[in-house]
Amino acid sequence: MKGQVKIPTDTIKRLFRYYRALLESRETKVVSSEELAKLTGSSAAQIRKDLTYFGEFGTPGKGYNVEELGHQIKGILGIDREWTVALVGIGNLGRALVPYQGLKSEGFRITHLFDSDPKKIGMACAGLKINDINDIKLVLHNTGTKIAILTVPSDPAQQVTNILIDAGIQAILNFAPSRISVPPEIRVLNIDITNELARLSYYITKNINSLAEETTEQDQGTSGGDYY
Amino acid sequence: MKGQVKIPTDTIKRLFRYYRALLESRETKVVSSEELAKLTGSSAAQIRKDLTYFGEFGTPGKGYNVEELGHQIKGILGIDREWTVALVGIGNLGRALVPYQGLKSEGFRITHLFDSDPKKIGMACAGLKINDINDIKLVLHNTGTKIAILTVPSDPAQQVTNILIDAGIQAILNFAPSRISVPPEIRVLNIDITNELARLSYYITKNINSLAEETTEQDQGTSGGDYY
DNA sequence: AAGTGTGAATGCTTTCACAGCT
DNA sequence: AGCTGTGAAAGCATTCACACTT
Repeated sequence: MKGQVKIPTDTIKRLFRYYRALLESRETKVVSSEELAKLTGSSAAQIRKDLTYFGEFGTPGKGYNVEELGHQIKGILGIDREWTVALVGIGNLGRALVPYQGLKSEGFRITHLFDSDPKKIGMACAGLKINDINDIKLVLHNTGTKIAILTVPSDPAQQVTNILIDAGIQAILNFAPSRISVPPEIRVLNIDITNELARLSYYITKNINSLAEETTEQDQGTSGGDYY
Repeated sequence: MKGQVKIPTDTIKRLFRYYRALLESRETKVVSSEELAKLTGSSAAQIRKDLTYFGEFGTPGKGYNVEELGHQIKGILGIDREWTVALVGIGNLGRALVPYQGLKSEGFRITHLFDSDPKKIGMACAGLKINDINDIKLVLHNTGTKIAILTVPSDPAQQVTNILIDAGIQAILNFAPSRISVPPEIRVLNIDITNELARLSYYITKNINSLAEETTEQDQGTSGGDYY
């Protein structure tokens, strides 16, 4: 049926941006690809192409029904349901994510906390009990939790990953600045803050150097978190 | 001199990963592109190609000198110096980043905190005073701070961005889940946690659907944070 | 008229494969 | 013999431009 043509990774990244723009456009009934382009920073052609990977959602001469397209994208991304999320590693960053509203509002609810530090295990964070990482299989049993956010230090990241996979986790959002290896059916996306700062450093540095030579064009590329 | 050929965005993203792998390989003197490939998940050809955008760092028949290549990449990325970083928006996430060691160890030092909440202004966070965002021009004056991390909510993100630019900030790492528009000489990278979770949701959902049809291949693409 | 859907063309990026250096 | 550096080829993604629909 659908899955014949290969869908570009970047299309998926943009889909959620389109969705956000649609939420902002809810006071109007219909949007054109041109209008969506302005709101999202993509091109109109890009948006139409991206959408046709999944179906025909527009009306020629009119545009896209805001409500309907939003509904469709939710379905495509699988965010038309609530996902429970396990958060592993209750350090500074982990604690900051627990109460993060941006996740809840799109249906990602952090429901289980894990750590390996005996001092933390048993304590509560934002109303949730911190469990022993070694009990994860037991705790997640029958909860249907498939997504984990990994906010542990680099060193134990791989070992913890193995435990997660054993517990049935299928997708990991990894904040640790190290590669974790997983079997091919497990999805990993990495958020590497230091890497992003290094890229900013590069671009600033390059600008300084190139100003001395000539005016180098700024590239306005788009890309996103990485699979390993 | 250098800036003739267009350098792929993804090359820059990988550069920092190579650098990390080199740090891990410091007990050995020389690495081949093949070995680096294994450590970073890229291909050997990719690594060689990426590096030749910037020079010839290897010795045919031998490989790359670990120490030397690490030094070169630091220079390319501009991380052979210390960057001072302004952190704007001292909420949960902001507070979590202040003490983050991963930044400090690569030379990114958060030196100035800003918020707009009168209750927070004047207080301290991890030993740093929280300043009024409206004083930013004054506070950053002559500090040479060019990078800002933006951890404010969506609504004020654009307005705060304008203030940052006025204060001379040249690069922004934006955690707010909204597009911020900036003049072309300003660099923005976005980290959008909810978007990443949505992508994980998509891949899990797709796997479930495609298992019913046929075994769809897993794509192992690589990409990273986005410019808008 | 206005705006979608889409093959074809263009433009990038990655991979291949091998000449050439050590 | 081993491994880099690199043109050429292959593989992807984006943009164009227009037929077609409302």
